[in-house]
Formats: sequence, structure tokens, C-alpha cells
Amino acid sequence: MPELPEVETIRRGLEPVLVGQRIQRVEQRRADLRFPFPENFGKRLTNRTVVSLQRRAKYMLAHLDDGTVLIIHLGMSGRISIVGQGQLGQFTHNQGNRDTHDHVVLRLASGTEIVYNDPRRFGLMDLTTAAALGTHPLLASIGIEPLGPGLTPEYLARQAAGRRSDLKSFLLDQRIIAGLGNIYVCEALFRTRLKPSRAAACLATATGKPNARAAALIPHIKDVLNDAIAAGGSTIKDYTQADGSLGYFQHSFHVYGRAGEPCLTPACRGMVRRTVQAGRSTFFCPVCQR
DNA sequence: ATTGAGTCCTGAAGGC
DNA sequence: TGCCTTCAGGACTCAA
Repeated sequence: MPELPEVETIRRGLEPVLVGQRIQRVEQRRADLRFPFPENFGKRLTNRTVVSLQRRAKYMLAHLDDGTVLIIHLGMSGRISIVGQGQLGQFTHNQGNRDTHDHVVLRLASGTEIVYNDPRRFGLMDLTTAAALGTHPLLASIGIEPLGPGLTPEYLARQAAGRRSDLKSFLLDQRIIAGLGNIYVCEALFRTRLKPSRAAACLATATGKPNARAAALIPHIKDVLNDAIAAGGSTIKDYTQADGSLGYFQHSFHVYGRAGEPCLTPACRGMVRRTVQAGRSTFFCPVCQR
């Protein structure tokens, strides 16, 4: 389920358990995920201490004490569990009891295990260094953070001007905004009352300047992401998951997954519709999104 | 340079 | 119960 808010929620849940800890043992249970693991993957992590855990787009970046950076992407189905002593001190489930899709287990000096599980294996892990992070092939050409200061009406308009793609594909393009996924693009466009099939160029004037649509879209993108992070954060805080899984919280979406159901805009009589754009499901209200 | 289609992989859900 | 099809929160690679 991971989009940016899920990754950020997982990062926040993992941070207090992982940062400052020495990785005592690495259990790598297969040779590849989406890509092969780098050479000596386990060896390079073993006995290293995690100094910080950051997020860039949908990537988690664990900085280690020797300058190594562990890059983790969860793909479509990646999940991370904290097994052992949870944040409230209770043991959550038996260690050593591995699932078929538990691909990597990091055993920490504290005795806690960080378990990476990914049935579809669209996720990945790689190693680089802090110095080389900016030129890493996966990170070098991705766009701005949607929650960062770079997302401005001017930026959106500059990127959108002259494009022939539709709004939905434009916002999903990680080279423009890095971290928006299918759900939150649908939700942000709903909040902005913009039809996903509209041309991306509708965010700019003829001279490439931002217009009212670009200005309106930005706070909706930020709000929908921040709302989801806030919802996830409370779940982590309460630590309600019996198995220690992170990022399983429920969201209430306005359009995503609601095809055939009534639009939630007050007084709107529309029905949420599902279409396909760029091979991905799009959900929108044809009445109030124009 | 952009854009769209195909691709990786497993599991859940729904139809018959 | 079982077999089949469709769909899934991502994003790389390649062809046009």
C-alpha cells in the first residue's frame, strides 16, 4: 500500500526503534527483489550503526555510521514489521517464525528485528554512500518533494506548459513531483474539482505563467498528503497492530475505490466513475470535477 | 524530449 | 468447492 504518506508513517514508526542501533545480523532470504541485492549486502550492513532514517519521495534512506546509505523502496506490496519489543515494550509475535515473503530481516543489537516482507517483489534495496546519493540512478532524476518548498504554482506551470499529457499522468510522473501515487493524485484532483483527463497544460497560461488552477491544486496536494500522514501517525502512536506491522491504517477516501458510489461533495448528485489512464485506475466525479 | 505500452510478481476478489 | 479472469497502492525499459 505504500504511497508517500505510508512511507513517511513507516519511517516515523521505525525511527525510534532503528536510529542509534547497531545492526547485529542480516538475514537475506533470497538473491533479489525487483533487482538483485548489491554485492556483500549483508556483510556491508552488519555491525554498522544507523545514524538517521530519512525519506525521499517513496524511498527510505538509512544512513549508517560509515557513510553507507541503505535505500529501501516498498514497491506495491512491500511491508515492514517491527518484531520483538514493540514501542510499548510488549513482544508482538514470535521471532524466527518467517513468512514465505519475509525477504530481509535486520536483527538489531536491542534484540528487535526489522522484517521486510514483499509478496510481489516490486520493492528494492540498494546500497550507496551519502556522498553518491545525489547521483544514484534511482534518485538522480526524480522531481521535487510535494511537501517541500519547491512545489509552487510557478513550478507547476513551468512544468505543465506545452505538455500534451493529461493532468493525472502529469501528477503521477515522478520526474516532476516525486512521491505522488495513484490514490493521492485522484484525491487531490477531486479536492481541486479538476477532471483527471484534462490537459496538464491547463495549469499554465499561454505564456507559461501559473493560473488559478495551479494555485488551487497545490494546497490540496499538500493537505491530502498531510491528512493521510496525520491519520497514520496516530495508528503508529497507539501501536494497535498486533503483529507490529507499520502502515496498515485505514483511510477514508473521497473517490478512490468508490466507483458507482455517490459523490461526497455536499449537494452534488454525481456518481463516482472509474476510468483508466496510463494503465492505472482513475476515480473521479464527472459532475463536480471539471 | 515526451509519451504510452509492456513488463516484473503474487494474492485477493468476484463470476460462473 | 474450484477454476477462471481481473485487478492491485510502482516504476523501469523500450519503441514510436
